[in-house]
Amino acid sequence: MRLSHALIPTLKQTPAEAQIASHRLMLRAGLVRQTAAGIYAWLPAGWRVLQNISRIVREEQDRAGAQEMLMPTLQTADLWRESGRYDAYGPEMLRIRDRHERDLLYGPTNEEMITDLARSAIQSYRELPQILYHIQWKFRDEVRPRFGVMRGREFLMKDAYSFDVDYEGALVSYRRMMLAYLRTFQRLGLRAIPMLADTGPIGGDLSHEFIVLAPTGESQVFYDSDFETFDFEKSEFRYDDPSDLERLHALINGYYAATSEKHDEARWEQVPAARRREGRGIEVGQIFYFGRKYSDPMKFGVAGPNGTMITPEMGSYGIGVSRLVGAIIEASHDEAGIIWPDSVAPFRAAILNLRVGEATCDHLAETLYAKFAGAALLDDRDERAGAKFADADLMGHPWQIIVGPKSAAAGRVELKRRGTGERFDLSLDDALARLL
RNA sequence: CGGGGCGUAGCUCAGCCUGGUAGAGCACCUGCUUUGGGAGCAGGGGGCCGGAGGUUCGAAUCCUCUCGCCCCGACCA
Repeated sequence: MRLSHALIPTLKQTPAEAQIASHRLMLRAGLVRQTAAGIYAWLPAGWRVLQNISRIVREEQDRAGAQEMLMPTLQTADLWRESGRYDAYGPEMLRIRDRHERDLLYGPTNEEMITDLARSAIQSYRELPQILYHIQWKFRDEVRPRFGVMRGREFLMKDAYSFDVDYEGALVSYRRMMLAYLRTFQRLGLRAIPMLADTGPIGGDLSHEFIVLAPTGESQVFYDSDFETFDFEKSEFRYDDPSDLERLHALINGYYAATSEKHDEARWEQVPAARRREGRGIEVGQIFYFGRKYSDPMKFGVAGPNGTMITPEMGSYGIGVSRLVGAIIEASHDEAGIIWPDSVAPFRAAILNLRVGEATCDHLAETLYAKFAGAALLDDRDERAGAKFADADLMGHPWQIIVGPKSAAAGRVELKRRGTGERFDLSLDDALARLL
């Protein structure tokens, strides 16, 4: 993308409404614009980030054996009356009436709909287990939206739902998602710690929430510092081995980690003092086992092996995809701007042509740009060097490739690593070899 | 939902108390100079002062109503 023709409206000054770092930086870096309270438009660079996160989430869900699908944003009220949640959910649910006076709602979550789909399509225990997911916009009419996309009313969520014939199976599904989540957050460059959680309005008795550590987080958290050392991406845990998954679950539950609501002072005291960590955190995902909470009232039964009906055991598993954008920035920024992890950055590199119009610089910058095939942002604006450096730092590209008149004459460029500030003076070929 | 605050140019804000030709900085456009950390000079464009009523000869300014947004608290992917 060429910055001279891209809609990436960076701001020098911070808009008055933004209080926390991620919100300020998302607006200043031109990722989003607010269109109403808690509702945001994703501009080109922000949309690329959202897609990168979605891609990683999708890859890990698929690896765990979940199947992607897509459910509608609008749902009929009747479905929710069946589960009893139409009245229970309260004013957070956006209720809509169509021209025929039928009650609809903009989905805040999809347990009812997926259960309805499952009961009409699944007839036999042989078709289980199933894990289905989609990445879809949700709406929850929060009383007080704030913190930009971290606490918006409309948000993008990955929600998965599992169906199993019995509790043992449901536990396996639950643990599969646990492993998928640990891997996903790690790939996103985050340290997300699973903590035992309340099950809330969704119900059930087995739940973990995944908390990213950040000073501006909404929850107070306590955890064992050993969580900081686990590497789940390279771990030997296998999805298709229930005993591996059981070991993982035991490992996670074996170390102390809790939000203030679930904090247990007695257990906390048993953690060696040197390993006790306290801080603030942002919830970026939660997994639930809730048994037959929906399959029962919605009469979802499948034929069992001996011909009698079985009511499937269910779980649901959410990741706040759009919230993650804010959470990642909260966890990774400095005075100058965002520091994107490589995996989610809107552009792998920014090519800063410091002297647009000068033949050697232009040629070098264009040559580099072509090699990246769309993965790089070319700053070809007629701006001074300082403005380009400032914007590149603000936007947080993992790498800056600086094409200046001095080095360009010698066919060399300067590479700057945003996260560390390291600089490398390299030939064009060496620079490309390093980044591609 | 309780409490507080703010709506004036794309952004940050002044002007309002004490009514009288709508402002500044940044951004934008033109030109010249400049060119490795948000340049300088000159010229220029851009506003139904959130909206509706009212008071007044006259309203950004005073009054009433309304809409929107933000912050603190109680609640949440």
